[in-house]
Amino acid sequence: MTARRRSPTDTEFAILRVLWAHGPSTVREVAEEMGREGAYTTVLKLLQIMTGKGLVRRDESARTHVYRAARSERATQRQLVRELADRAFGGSAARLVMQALAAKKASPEELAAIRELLAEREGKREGA
Amino acid sequence: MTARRRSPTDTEFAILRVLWAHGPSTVREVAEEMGREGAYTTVLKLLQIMTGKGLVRRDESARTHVYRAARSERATQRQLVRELADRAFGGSAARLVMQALAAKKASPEELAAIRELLAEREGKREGA
DNA sequence: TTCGCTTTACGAACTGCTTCGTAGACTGGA
DNA sequence: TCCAGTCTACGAAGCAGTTCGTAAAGCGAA
Repeated sequence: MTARRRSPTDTEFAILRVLWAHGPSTVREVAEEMGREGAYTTVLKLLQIMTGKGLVRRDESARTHVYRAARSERATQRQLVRELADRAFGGSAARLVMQALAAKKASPEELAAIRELLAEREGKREGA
Repeated sequence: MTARRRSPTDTEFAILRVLWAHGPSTVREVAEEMGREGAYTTVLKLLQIMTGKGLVRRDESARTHVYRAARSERATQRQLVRELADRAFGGSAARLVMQALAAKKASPEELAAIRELLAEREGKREGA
């Protein structure tokens, strides 16, 4: 019964972004941060479902529950990248990287950072 | 009325992969290639819906229709990369690239290819 | 023509996601 | 205590994606 890991949906992801940026939050805080104060119960329902899915954890010690993301932003990003690589690039992260470089412009600083990371990787691999 | 471009679903993507790999194909060919010969009408239905969405084009000149992908694999890959960058990396392809390099191993050849592309990019930017 | 096979077309059923209305519980203040 | 406000919980409704049963049309062989 390998409960297969589905990526968070768009809405779920929007909530996760709030939690990552603001840390543990109440339903009201999340709703306000999303600019959806009118949809309080919708956000609540989402958070309840996400709790069931293990996407967020809930602190119920106070009457007003406090939610936090179950996985770090970085870990989630990596999962998404891996999924995209598998789905659209035959599992090759390198091909994904090349398309990414072609698809969006990066600043010189960013390019330099990438190059540095790359050099580090190659160094490790072919380490004297 | 900016009909917003939703990414193809998983199943749609599986069909597109067949069409990209094999070129224009009939329903039967697609179904066989997917190893789902038993689900002929399902594949047919998917292709019909995808035709409606503009994901594939249909040649109806013969009784047995022939389908082909409406967009190239490359263009689709770029769209997906852009979406992921926007959704999970604040629009920064560079950050996506760095996570990709961290998330999956690349062969030395691939790393070299990336480095080459990178050098070319930087060269263009700071062209002597 | 008639039969059997293939193909397209259509619609019903099921699932998962999202939204929202409403009910019930708790809290603090008058 | 009683009331107003806040919170959680639950369920129904709507929609999109997926699967499949079945009907209808075309084609070729006997």
